[in-house]
Amino acid sequence: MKKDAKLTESDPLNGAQYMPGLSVDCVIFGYHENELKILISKFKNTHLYSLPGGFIKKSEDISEAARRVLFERTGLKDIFLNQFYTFGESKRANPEAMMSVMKANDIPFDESHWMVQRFISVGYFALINYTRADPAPDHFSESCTWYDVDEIPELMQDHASIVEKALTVLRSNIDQAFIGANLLQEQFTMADIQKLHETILGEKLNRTGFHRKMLNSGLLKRIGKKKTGGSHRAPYLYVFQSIEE
Amino acid sequence: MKKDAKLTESDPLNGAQYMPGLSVDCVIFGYHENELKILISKFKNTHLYSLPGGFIKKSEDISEAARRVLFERTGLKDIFLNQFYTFGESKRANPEAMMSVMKANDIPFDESHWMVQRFISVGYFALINYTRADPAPDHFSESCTWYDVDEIPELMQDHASIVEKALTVLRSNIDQAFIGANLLQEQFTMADIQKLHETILGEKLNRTGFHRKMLNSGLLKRIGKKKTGGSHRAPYLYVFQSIEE
DNA sequence: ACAAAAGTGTTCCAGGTACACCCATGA
DNA sequence: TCATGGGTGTACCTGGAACACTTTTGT
Repeated sequence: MKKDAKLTESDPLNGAQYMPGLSVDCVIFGYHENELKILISKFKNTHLYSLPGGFIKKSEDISEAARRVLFERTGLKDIFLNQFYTFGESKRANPEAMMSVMKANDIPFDESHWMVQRFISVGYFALINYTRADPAPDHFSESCTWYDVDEIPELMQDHASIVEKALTVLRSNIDQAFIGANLLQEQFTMADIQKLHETILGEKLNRTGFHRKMLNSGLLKRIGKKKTGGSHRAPYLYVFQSIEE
Repeated sequence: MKKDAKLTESDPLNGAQYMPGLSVDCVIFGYHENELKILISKFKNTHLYSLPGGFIKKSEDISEAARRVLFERTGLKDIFLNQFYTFGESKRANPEAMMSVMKANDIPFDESHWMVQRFISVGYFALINYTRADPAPDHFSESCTWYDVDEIPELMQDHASIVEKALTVLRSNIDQAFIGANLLQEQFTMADIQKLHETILGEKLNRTGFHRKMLNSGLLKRIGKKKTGGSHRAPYLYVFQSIEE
C-alpha cells in the first residue's frame, strides 16, 4: 500500500484500481500470407515473452478489460472476442520472472508486491484483420509483434498452454461463420478461404467438397467474377452474407 | 480487517484465507426418475436461493476449490467436473441480497465487508450419481436440495444464467461418453439411456436410430438380460465400456 | 392369444469424398 | 493451343431417420 501511495489513481502501476489477483490474457489471431499468426509481447530488457494481457479495473467487466487490452495493442475496436477458459492453478504464478520484469523496468518491488502474487487469468481469443492492426507494445514491453503459430518463442508461465487451448477451441469452431469473416479481407476467393481453413486445421481439405459445402452453407455471397493474375480461369469473389439477408 | 481479527485462520468467515473477489459456482446435475435435477441451496432465514458455491483458498487450484465445494455438499469425491465459463460482469454482485444473508446469519457486516464486494465467479458443472449423493447445507444455508431443472426457484444474482449456460454446454456435449456414465447407475437398459438423453435435450429421439448409434459407438457393453415385471420382452443390460477394452 | 416393449432388417435421404470433365485465361 | 487453376456434374459411401417386422414375456 505504501509503495503505491505516490501513484496516481490511473497510473497502470497502481494496483489499487484493479481487481486483485485477476488478469486477462489474449490470444490475438491474425492471418497473413497463408500463415496463422498471434501477437506476442516481449518485456523490456529481458528475454521474456508473453501473451498480451492486463488487469481488470474495479468497475470493469472482464470482457471490457479484454477489449481494452485489444485496443491498446492493436488500435482496433469492435473485434471478435471469445472467452475460452480460465486458468486458475495456484502455482501458475512465476514470481522470479515477474520480478526480473519489474527490475528491468525500474519498478520498486519486493516479494509482496501485488504484481508478483498469484493470478487467476481469464483467457480470451480474438480474431482480427491482420492488415488493419497496428501492433503496439505496452508500458512493460519493448515490442508486440506477430509470430507464426508454429514459431512461437518460449513463453513465460503457462502461456504456451493458453495458446494451445485457444487453438483447440478455434479449430473446433472452424465451421462457424465468424472465423473467415474476421480473419480474411472483405472480398476473397474460394481458394483463399480454403487455405485459411487448411492453415488453421493443419490439414489438406478436399477442394470440390469444400467448395460445395461453403456454397451450401448460405453464408457466402458471390459478388462478381474476376480477379486478375494467373494464366487460368478467373475465380469468383465472395463476401460473407449478413445473417438477415 | 479488524472485523476478521478475532476469526481463526480456518474459519470460513475469515476472508483473509481466500483469493479476494473470486468464487466458484457449481451446477450439480443429478438424474432421478426421468428428471434432470440440480442442487440448490437456500440461505438461512431468508427466501434467497443460490447455486452451491464457495471461495478459493490462497494456495488452492480453482478446480480444487470446486471439488471441495462438491464434496462438502454431496459427500462425493472423484466426480466429473467441467469448467464451462467465467462470469465477470462488474454489476453481477448484489450487495443487498448478501447483506440480508449475513444479517440472517448474525454475521457482523457493513457495506465494505469482503463478502458484499464484487465477485468474479468461475462456473463448473458436475455430473453425479443421484442415489449416492447425500446433499448437505453449508454454514450459511438451511437446505441444499434437488430441483427439477424445469422447476428451479428464482435464484439470486445471475445464477439463473449460469444454470442456462451449463445446460447449453451439457447439451452440446451430449454425445460424449461421460454423460451417461456419470448420471446413470452402473447397469442400465437402452431405454434408460435414451430417456436420459431425451430429458437433457428436451426432445424425443428416434428409438431404433438411437439404439444403433449407441451400439455402433463402441462405448457400451452388453452384460446380459434383465428380468422385468413388465409383460414384454426383457431388455438387455449395458455398462459403459472402459476405453482400453 | 394378445398387448407391449425390445431388438433387428430394410429403405430412403442428406452430406461428405472422390473423380472427371469443362471453362477461362495468359503465355 | 497448352498448361493451370476454377467451377460443376456424377458416382459412391456413411450415418441418421423412418418404417416394418420379429422376439420375448406377463396377463
